[in-house]
Amino acid sequence: MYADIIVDITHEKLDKIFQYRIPSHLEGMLTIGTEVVVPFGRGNKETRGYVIGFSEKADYDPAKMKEITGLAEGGMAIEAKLVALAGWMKETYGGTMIQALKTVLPIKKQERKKQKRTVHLLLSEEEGRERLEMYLHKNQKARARVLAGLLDQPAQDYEFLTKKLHVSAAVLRTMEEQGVLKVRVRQMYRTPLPASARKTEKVALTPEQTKAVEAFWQDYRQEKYGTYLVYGVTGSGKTEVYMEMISRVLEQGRQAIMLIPEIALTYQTVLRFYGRFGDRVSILHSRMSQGERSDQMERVKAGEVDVMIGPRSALFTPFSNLGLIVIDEEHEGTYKSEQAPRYHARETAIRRARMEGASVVLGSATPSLETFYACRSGRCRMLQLTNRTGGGELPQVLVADMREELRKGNRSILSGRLEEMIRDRLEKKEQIMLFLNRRGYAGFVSCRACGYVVKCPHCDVSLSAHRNGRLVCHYCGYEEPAIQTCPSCGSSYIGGFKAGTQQVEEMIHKRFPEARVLRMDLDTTRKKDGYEKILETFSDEEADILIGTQMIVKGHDFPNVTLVGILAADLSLYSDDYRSAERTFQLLTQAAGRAGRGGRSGEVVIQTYSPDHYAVRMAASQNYEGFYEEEMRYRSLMGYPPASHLLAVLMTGADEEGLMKAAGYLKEFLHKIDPRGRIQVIGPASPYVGKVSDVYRRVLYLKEEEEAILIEAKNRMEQYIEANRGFEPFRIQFDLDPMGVF
DNA sequence: AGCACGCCGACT
DNA sequence: GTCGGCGTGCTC
Repeated sequence: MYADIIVDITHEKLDKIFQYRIPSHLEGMLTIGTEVVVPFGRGNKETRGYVIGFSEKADYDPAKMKEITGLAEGGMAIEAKLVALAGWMKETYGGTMIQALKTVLPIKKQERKKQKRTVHLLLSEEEGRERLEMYLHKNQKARARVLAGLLDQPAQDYEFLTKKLHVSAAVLRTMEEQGVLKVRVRQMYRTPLPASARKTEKVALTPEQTKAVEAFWQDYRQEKYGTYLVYGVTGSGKTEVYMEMISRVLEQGRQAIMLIPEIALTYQTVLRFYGRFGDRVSILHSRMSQGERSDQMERVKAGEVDVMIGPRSALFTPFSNLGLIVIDEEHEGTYKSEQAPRYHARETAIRRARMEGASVVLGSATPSLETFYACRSGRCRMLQLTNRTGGGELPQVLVADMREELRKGNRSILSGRLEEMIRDRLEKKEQIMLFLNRRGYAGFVSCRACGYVVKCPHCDVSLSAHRNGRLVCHYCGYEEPAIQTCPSCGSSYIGGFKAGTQQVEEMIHKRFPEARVLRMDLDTTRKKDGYEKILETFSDEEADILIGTQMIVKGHDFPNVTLVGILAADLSLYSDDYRSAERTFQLLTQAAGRAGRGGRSGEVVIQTYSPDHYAVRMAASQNYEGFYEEEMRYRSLMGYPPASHLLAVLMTGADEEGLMKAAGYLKEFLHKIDPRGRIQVIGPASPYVGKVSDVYRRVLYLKEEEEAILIEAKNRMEQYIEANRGFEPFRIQFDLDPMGVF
C-alpha cells in the first residue's frame, strides 16, 4: 500500500502525484486529506503535503521510493469529499492541485500565501556603483544583474525580481548576508468577531413565501435535490424564505451554508440568523483572524454548528451531512475568485451539492443571465416572489435625457429635472441618495450631444482611451487614433467622462448651500468603521443627501429616502466588457429599489446619454425579462456566456517582445490541436492595464459553445506550456467565463 | 521552489 | 590544480 501525495510547492512541474511508502507507525492513521510531512528532493528537505489517495501498486521504482516522515504538526486535514471537489476545481478552472486543495481548506494554518516579499537596496548610489564594479570584475554575473536592477529601482518585488533577472534565491541570500540588500516580509492584521444578538421572533410567511418554501420542500422530502432560484423584487422577503428552508433542512439533522457577497453589507442579515438559530450559527469572513477562524472550524468539526454564513470561501465548510447551500445575491461578481483556481462559487456550490446529495438555492432580484438561462433550460427551478412584504409600491422611475439638457444649454452634471426634485425634497425634509456608478468604468469615449459611443468594429464592446490618446479594444487589440469630432453628429463635445464623487459633492454644495451632505466612497470609508458611521449618520437623518458609489445601493433601508438620482447611468454601460449591460441593469434596478422603502412613495431619476439603450429602458420599467431577452440576443450573436463559453488566457512577464511571441506560439498551438476551427481564438490583446510595474500583460480569448471542449483545450495548453521552456519566464493563468475583462 | 551536480573561468 | 559561481536537471 502506497500513499499518493500532493506536495505543498506551487509549481507546474511539481503538480503531480508523488508516491510514498507508509511506515508501520502510521498504518491506519492516514486518510484522504491528511496533511503529512515527507522528505522531498535530493536534499530530502522536509516538505508538507496532502494524502489524496492510496494505491496497491507502485507507479514508481519501489526501491527509490521514500517513506512518509510523519503527520504534519498542527496540520489541517481536508475532508475526503472536499479533496474530490478540489480535483474538479483544478480540472475545470486550471491552476495546480495544491492551489485547489488550499482553496478548499477553509483555514490555512500558515499565512505564507499572504506575505508579500520585497527587496530593498541598502547601499548608497556611490557604494552600489563600487560594489557593482567589483561584481563585474569578479565575473559574478547574477549578483551584478540584481545590483544593477536595484540601482535603477531601489525597492522591487521579490518574485518579480527573481523571474525577470533569472536569479535564484541563493544569490539574493548571499547578497543579503553581504549587507547589499534586505528582503522585507509584510504581514496582515486581524480584527475580531461581532458580538452576539438578541432573539428575534419568527415571522409568519406570506402566502407567496410559503408557496416558494413548499415547492422546494416537496422535492427535498422525496430526496430530489436540485438547484432553485428565489427570484424576488427588492423587499420581497427572500431572507425569510431562506431561513424557513434552512430550518427544515436542520430538522432533518443536516447542515446548511449561506453565502453572502460581503459581510459588512449584510450585517443585519447575520443578526437575523443569530436571532433565529441562536449559537448554532457561525460566521466566517475575511477580516477574522486566523485564531478566530480556526475556533469556528473546530466548532464545526465538533458538530456544534449547523449553519455557516460567509463569503465565497465559506462554501468549503467541512460539514459532515451538508443538506443545503444558499447563495444570496447570486448575481454578484464577488462570487468569482480572483486567484487560481478562479472558481465561481455558484457553479462550485452546484457541484458540491451534487456530490453530497444537497440542494442549492440561489436568490436575487436581478438574477445573473447564467442563472436565468439555466431556469429557461430546465436546469434550475424558479420560485418567484412578486410582492413587497411591507406592501410598499415599487418606485416611479424617470429617465432624464442628458443630450436634451446639453441642447438646452445645461452643461452641468445635474439635469434640470433632478435639480428641481432635490429642491422639493429638501423643502419637505425628505432624504436623497445620489449615485455615481464608477465601477467597471474603463475610459470609454462618448458624445455628449448625441450619445454616440466609439466601439470596436469586431467585438462590439467600447473602445478605451489609453494614455497615449489612442482608442484600443481590450478583446482583440484593434486600435484607432483618438477623434476630435463625433462621427455621428459632428459635435465636438466628444470625450471621456470626468466627474468623480468629490466633484459632485462640491457642485451640490454650491447649488444647495443649506443641504447637509455626506459622501461615501473609497476615500471616506477607508478609515476604520467609516462605512458604518456614514450609514448611521444618514440613517439618523443627520444629513439630507448621501452621495456615493455602488456601495450605497445595497442592504440598509432608509425609510425617509424618497428620491434616488443616478447621475450617469452610461458610466458602467459602456465599460469595455461584455457584461457591462448586465451590470448596469443590475445597478440601476438595485439603486432604484432604494427609494420609497418606508411606505412613502419614492421616485428615481436616471440620467443618461443613452435613454434608448435597453438596459436603461428595461431598468426604468423594472422589466427583468425584457432585459434578459435583449441581452441574450446580444450574447448569442457574439458568442459570449452564457450562450457560449469564454476562456481567458492571461499571460504576464517582464519581456514584452518574448511575451508577444509566446502568445503567438500558444495561438498557433491552438490552431494545431483544433484543425476544424471549432474554437474561436481572439487576440492576443493588450489588457486595460497593459503593464504593471514593468510586468507586461497579454490576453487570449477562446470562444466555444461547449464547455468541455474549452476545458480540454486548457488542459492541452497546460501540458504544452509545461513541456516548453520558452514559456518559463512567463506566468500564465486561465479564467473560465471571466467576470470582466483584463 | 530549492537543492546538488558539474562545468568553467579566475586565482594561488 | 583548486576554489567558487552559476546554469541545469530532478524531485516519489
